[in-house]
Amino acid sequence: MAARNASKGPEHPRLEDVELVTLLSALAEPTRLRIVCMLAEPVGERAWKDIDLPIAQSTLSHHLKILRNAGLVQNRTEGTRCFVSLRTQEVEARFPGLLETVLSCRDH
Amino acid sequence: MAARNASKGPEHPRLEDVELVTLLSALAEPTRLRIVCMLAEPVGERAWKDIDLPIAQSTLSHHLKILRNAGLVQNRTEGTRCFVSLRTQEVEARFPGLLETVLSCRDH
DNA sequence: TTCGATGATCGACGATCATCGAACATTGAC
DNA sequence: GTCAATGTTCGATGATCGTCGATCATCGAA
Repeated sequence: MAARNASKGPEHPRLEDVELVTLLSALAEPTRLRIVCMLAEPVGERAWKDIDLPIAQSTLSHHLKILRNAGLVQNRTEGTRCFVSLRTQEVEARFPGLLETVLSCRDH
Repeated sequence: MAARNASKGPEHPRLEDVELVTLLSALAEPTRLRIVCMLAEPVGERAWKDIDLPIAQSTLSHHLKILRNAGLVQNRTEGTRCFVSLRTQEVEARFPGLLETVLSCRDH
C-alpha cells in the first residue's frame, strides 16, 4: 500500500554513508570474499547466474544484498536478468587502496 | 588438572596460519578496530589497564583474545601486569599493506 | 603463607548471522 | 491473459557473537 521503490532495482548506498566497519564486515565472510574476488576479475560485470557457488539461490541473494549495502557491488537489471559488478572506483575514492590491498592479499 | 599451557602467557599464532578472513573478521567490529587504532599510535606497547573503554574487563579480555588469534596483537606479561602491542611487521609480511591501509582509511 | 591485584576463563543471556525452502513480484515470451 | 524464468523477500532453523558477572590462576608483596 505504501509507495514501494519507484525505481526498479535494489538500492545502492552512497559510499560516503558507508562506514569502514560495514565494509570490513561484508568482506569478512568466506563466501562474500569469494564473490568479490570473482567480480574483481578482468571480466568486470557478471551475470547473476554465472556466480555459481554451492549455496542456495536465496543465500546468494542475501550475500549480494550485504555486499550492496556495504557499497561494494551494484546491480544492473536488464529484463529478467541481473548483472553484478564491483563499484571499484567509488570504493577506491572512499577507502583508498583498501579493496585493492585486500584482493592482493587474498591472491597471496 | 590436565596439564595446562606450560608457557605463561596466552598463545600467539604464526601469521602463516592466519587466514585473511580471520583477520578481517577481527577488524570488523567497532571495539576491536578502536583497540587496534589505539595500539597503532606511536606509543607502541600499551598497558592493559591503559586501554580504557566502556566495556567490562571480561569483554576486553575477550576482544583481545580474538585479536591475538588473528595474529594482530601480542601480549607480554611482566609480573601481574600485561602489555599489549601490534604485531605490525609480521602482519605486514603476511598481508602486505593491509593493516596500514585499514588504519589510514579509519583516520579518513 | 596469606593476601590483593591482574587477566583469563566460564556460563548464561539476548542479538545477530548464514542458511534453507517456500512464496512473491517482475519481466519477456507465447 | 497465461506461462516460465529470474531474483527478492519471508519465516524458520541452528550457529555464532558480544556482553556481562562470577570464578579461577598466577604473581608480587606483606
